[in-house]
Amino acid sequence: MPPRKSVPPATETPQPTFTITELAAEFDITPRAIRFYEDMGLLEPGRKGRNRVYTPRDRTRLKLTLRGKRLGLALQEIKQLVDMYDSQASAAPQLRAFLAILAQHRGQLEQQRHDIEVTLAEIQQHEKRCRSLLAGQA
Amino acid sequence: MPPRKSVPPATETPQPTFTITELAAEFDITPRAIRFYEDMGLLEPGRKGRNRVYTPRDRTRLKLTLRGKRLGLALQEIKQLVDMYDSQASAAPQLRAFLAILAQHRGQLEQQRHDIEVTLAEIQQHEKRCRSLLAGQA
DNA sequence: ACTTAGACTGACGTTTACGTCAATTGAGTG
DNA sequence: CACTCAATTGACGTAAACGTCAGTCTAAGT
Repeated sequence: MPPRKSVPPATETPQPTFTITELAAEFDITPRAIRFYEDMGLLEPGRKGRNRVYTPRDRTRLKLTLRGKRLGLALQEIKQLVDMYDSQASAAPQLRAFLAILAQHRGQLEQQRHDIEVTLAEIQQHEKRCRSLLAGQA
Repeated sequence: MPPRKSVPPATETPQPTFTITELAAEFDITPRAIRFYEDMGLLEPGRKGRNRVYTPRDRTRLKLTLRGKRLGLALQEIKQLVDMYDSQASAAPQLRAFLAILAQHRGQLEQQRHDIEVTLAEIQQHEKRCRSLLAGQA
């Protein structure tokens, strides 16, 4: 066999794990919230005895969840998206369903992006006005 | 008198008014929601007898409210913004307070805009994958 | 062995943003 | 004037997303 070290058996990359308090600290949320997301089906941590053990995959799903929240999505909607993200579906009806959901979210996000542009423009107008008024008082 | 109809005395531009059901229909929400926004201090319609009468200003505030909602803002936050929009404050402390609020919202919106860009990019990746999988089955 | 200190499990409380229902009421209409 | 019909006003109900106990458990020090 040629000296190939670069690709280890691949069957055992030692995945790092996280505790609930670690993740809570990292993302500045409470353990309660994380457990709630689990109840909603967004996370499925393993168990070491009684305690939860989170994989990098869980961590990613949590990150995606929080991003979805910042966008104002409901946890159910977030679950739709996140579930698709790591699904390996290949059946045509499934794929079409995915495309429908994706299109729906894309439409919503594009609407939001537009709303944001408009609002940011308005905010900058107001900031300008406030600053010139302040300057006039000096 | 010369035949000038286009510019009436300007002191009395007959503001159009709206009923609650008209606005509800226009923005596809319920009258209940509109009354709720009033309770939250977002609208202050006049009254014709018992019934509410909405001015164009109310209509604008309602539109801004709904835009805020699409961005995931709470009604309280929306009120902060909308109140500034038609406030004519000129005192320095007020203006500084406005600037602080504006900066806070701007930061939040810029974060959201970034989240949206990233999410849209991901969605397009998934759409691409789904479509190529579907094409491979034909 | 005793005591903490965390994590866990219900279970109930809370806030936001309305929905829903019942009882009035005022404004038109035949 | 009786009747309808839409708008109003409480008042209570609800779903989402956690917060906040209270009581348990358990692995870790001392």
